[in-house]
Amino acid sequence: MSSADDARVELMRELKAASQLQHAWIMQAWQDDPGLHPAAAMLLSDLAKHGEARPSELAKRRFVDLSVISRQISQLSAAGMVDRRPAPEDGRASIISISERGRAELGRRRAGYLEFMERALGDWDDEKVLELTTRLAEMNADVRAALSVRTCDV
Amino acid sequence: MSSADDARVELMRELKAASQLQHAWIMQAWQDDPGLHPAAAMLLSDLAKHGEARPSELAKRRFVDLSVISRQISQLSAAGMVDRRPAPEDGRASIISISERGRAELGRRRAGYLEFMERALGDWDDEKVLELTTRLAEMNADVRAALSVRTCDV
DNA sequence: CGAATAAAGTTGTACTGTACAAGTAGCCGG
DNA sequence: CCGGCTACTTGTACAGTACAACTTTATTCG
Repeated sequence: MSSADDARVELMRELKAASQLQHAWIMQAWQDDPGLHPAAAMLLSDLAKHGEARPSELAKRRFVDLSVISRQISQLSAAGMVDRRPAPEDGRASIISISERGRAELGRRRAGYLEFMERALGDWDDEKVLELTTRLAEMNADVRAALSVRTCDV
Repeated sequence: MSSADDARVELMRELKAASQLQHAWIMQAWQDDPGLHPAAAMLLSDLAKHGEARPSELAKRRFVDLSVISRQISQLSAAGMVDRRPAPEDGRASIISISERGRAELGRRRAGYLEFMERALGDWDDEKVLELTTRLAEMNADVRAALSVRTCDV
């Protein structure tokens, strides 16, 4: 195996580690402040960033099964974090949007997240954060493309 | 929220996306070629990289509960991928090492992984891969440090 | 030395996050 | 207005993980 290959194996390893770590601190934060499951909170964050949408659109946006979105919406709706209104022109669907309460909750959680990041990455300048984020986004886009190709033609 | 904060929220989002994507293609690859659970394969990879160790050491290395390692070892052992020998000086523990068969299997899986990476990140030069890997590793180290602090003193 | 305590590992249980499959309700083309 | 398609919901399964109870072996201390 070439050293270039090694680098790619290392990349996978670090990605795995990053997932685990993220999971660990999300879970820890959640136990300190329960009331909304982490994955549902991510959906809320998506709604805040990209705006209202129908469940099936949300599923595509987040790259998960529609059933996952359906349950997350149930939970968020029960907690009053999102509003659902019937989709005009389609009685099967509804349109989901973040509620005021959801926005407030999201702000609160985000503050907790940023506080942790401040502690963890305190000495990273904004440049560095941005660079890593950009590279990751790029990688995600490329991986997504490769996965789609695979499901379609192989 | 400042734009610097935005960057950090974005980072979290991309990390989450990366985990999901990684999970998606690992699962896909696993269904094409079953026989060893992905997490167990990661343990095998760890054993290949860092060498033999006791279960409790492996748990620390991989930042997971000992019970997780215990079950993964059971599986790997049943599949003949690892050897366990009693730890000298401690009858409670055993020492786990990768077997020849495990090494072969790992090579096979790694080849599959690299093939996928080639397709997904084909136009990334080694520099770019290395840079992302390094940054991620750095972040992981910092996050780990922050998590430890938290569990100890907060 | 022997009893109490600690540590290493195993096994039982629970829970998140996810996917797939089956079911239900609304839409649409003939 | 009926057969098939689509959007969603609900049931079920499984990976991956953590925590807690238990077993066996070490260690420490009276």
